[in-house]
Amino acid sequence: MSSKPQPAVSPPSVSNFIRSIIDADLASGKHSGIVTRFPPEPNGYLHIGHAKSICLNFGLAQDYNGKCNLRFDDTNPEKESEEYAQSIQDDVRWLGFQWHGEVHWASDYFEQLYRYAVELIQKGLAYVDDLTPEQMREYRGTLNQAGRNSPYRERSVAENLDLFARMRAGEFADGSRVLRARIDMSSGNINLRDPAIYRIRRAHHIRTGDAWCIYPMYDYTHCISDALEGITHSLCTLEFEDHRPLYDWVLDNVTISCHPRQYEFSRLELHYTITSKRKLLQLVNEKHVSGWDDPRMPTISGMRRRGYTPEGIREFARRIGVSKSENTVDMAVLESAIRDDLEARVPRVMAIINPLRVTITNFDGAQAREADFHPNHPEFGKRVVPFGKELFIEADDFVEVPPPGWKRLVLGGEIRLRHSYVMRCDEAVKDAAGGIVELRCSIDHGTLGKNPEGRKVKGVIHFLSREHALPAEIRLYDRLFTLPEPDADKNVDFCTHLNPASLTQVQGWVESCTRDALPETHYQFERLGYFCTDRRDHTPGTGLVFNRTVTLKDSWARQQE
RNA sequence: UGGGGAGUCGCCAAGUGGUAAGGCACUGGAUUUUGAUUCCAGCAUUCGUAGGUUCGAUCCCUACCUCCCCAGCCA
Repeated sequence: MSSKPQPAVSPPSVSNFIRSIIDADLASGKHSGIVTRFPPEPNGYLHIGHAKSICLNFGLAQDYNGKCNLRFDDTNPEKESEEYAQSIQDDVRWLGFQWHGEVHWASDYFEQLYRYAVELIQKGLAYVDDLTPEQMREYRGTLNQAGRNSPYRERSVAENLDLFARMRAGEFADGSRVLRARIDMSSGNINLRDPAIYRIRRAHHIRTGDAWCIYPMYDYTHCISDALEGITHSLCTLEFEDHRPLYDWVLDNVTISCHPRQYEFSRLELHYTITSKRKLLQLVNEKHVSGWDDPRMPTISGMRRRGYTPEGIREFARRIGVSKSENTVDMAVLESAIRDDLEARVPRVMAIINPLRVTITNFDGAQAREADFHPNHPEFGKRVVPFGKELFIEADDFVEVPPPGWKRLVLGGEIRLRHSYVMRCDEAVKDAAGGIVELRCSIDHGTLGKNPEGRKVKGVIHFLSREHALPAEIRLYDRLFTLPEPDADKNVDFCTHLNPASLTQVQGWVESCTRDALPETHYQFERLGYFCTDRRDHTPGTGLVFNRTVTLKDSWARQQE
């Protein structure tokens, strides 16, 4: 009797943490359907952490037949740009999601937000404060000490109304006054110590231009935007838990018919990389990377150029789940999700990254043989493997002194050339410096496409017929190298999961990724591009998914002619 | 020593009164023209700690410990 655990038939796209809340809301009749939203600020490109939020919000909407809005939280014009807003839309779509209706902007609500602020003032729940930022900080108190009321806290409604109108009219200098919610300066929750909800800032806004010189703050804007859009479940990250009372305070004190509920989940951290817009921006600004979409970046666009697929990223999001505990997910989970996706849908091709020339001493002419390149997925069909007197093999597949357990080529040893003959290495030709420049080998003519009795060899390596190999350009630092181009018709490439469609992009990634001595910052960035999934040895340095480590080495230059 | 959260296998993560799902990683073994893939098997007598309630507790109670977040006119 086997009682093996069976995998879930259709794994939920989000954890039960959020689902149970929704199920209860639906069951109790609180909601008849759900509406979520993905609310980025257009102040940078989306990264893997956002992918988690996107998959959560859009995934939930899909699973419950609800809706998910895309809303830009564009309340801080100084940091925002059209480029960012555009890239975010592109990335969300690329990930495979479509928001409901038009794109929403918090700035679309500026007028309503202003009127709600007036309402708060009229209710005596907001006031204009003249304190300087430094004074406000002093009055706010500390974590252990209650704050003190601002001397301007008792201004009359009429005066506040007048002042706020004049703030909007541009009568006051930037930063000279703010509108504050009048809550509780002694609250243990510092967010409730009369938070600023409007500041004066003469900055050009990407949507409203110069129409406004006062801008609402996040805490005040977000809840109202959610309510205006009829959001049922407003999901955000853990650091906003303290803000929830403020979220509710605003909606409770303003005349609005909808009161969405905010739920928090932990943000994603990944080993070996960073998910901080601030730091990613620094990498871009200081030109440590070629841009936000540099394939070493953990951005959606960077991963796209790296050959990652939307399906793989979504699978990753599904695997890591959603909870409230701090977590740092191992990069292996991401790589595994990508690999699993690629394995079943990407045709296999052969490529030699770091070529070592091989001359077959007992073979002349040319020959080609059909082979099934993807045994587990016959749907990819067969391809022709050319063979010739001169070959290229991966330099790393030959060593003079084999380490324990070595299965590949060694002087006097035999290996199987994948889809071709069993080959023996008879001689290693060296240059003056002692470097190996060529291997002289012989093949066993009786082993093409078969394993005669007792002729099974342990190692298998890939190769290219030099005559048939096509060069492709690849840039490493400032040097140009050639790489056999993946071309299904020509049969000249190989690596387990190379997606030919993304090779151009992959080249961009390989561009400056090596492990040479680099400044600390570079080293860190290089780890961003950490993606070579050899099972035994995670070696940064290549941009493709190999089943065996292949690194880019300067020695390659020698191989160039 | 204010307020808000979190602690289940190396990393994620279900379960929440009835005797610890799953994934990643790892370890064996089988198949294999790449050491991949695929397939089989193994991998928490234990759920931060200490008490208590209970026939029975990861789940309830009490105390304690550890970690994270908050003092932007950022989001």
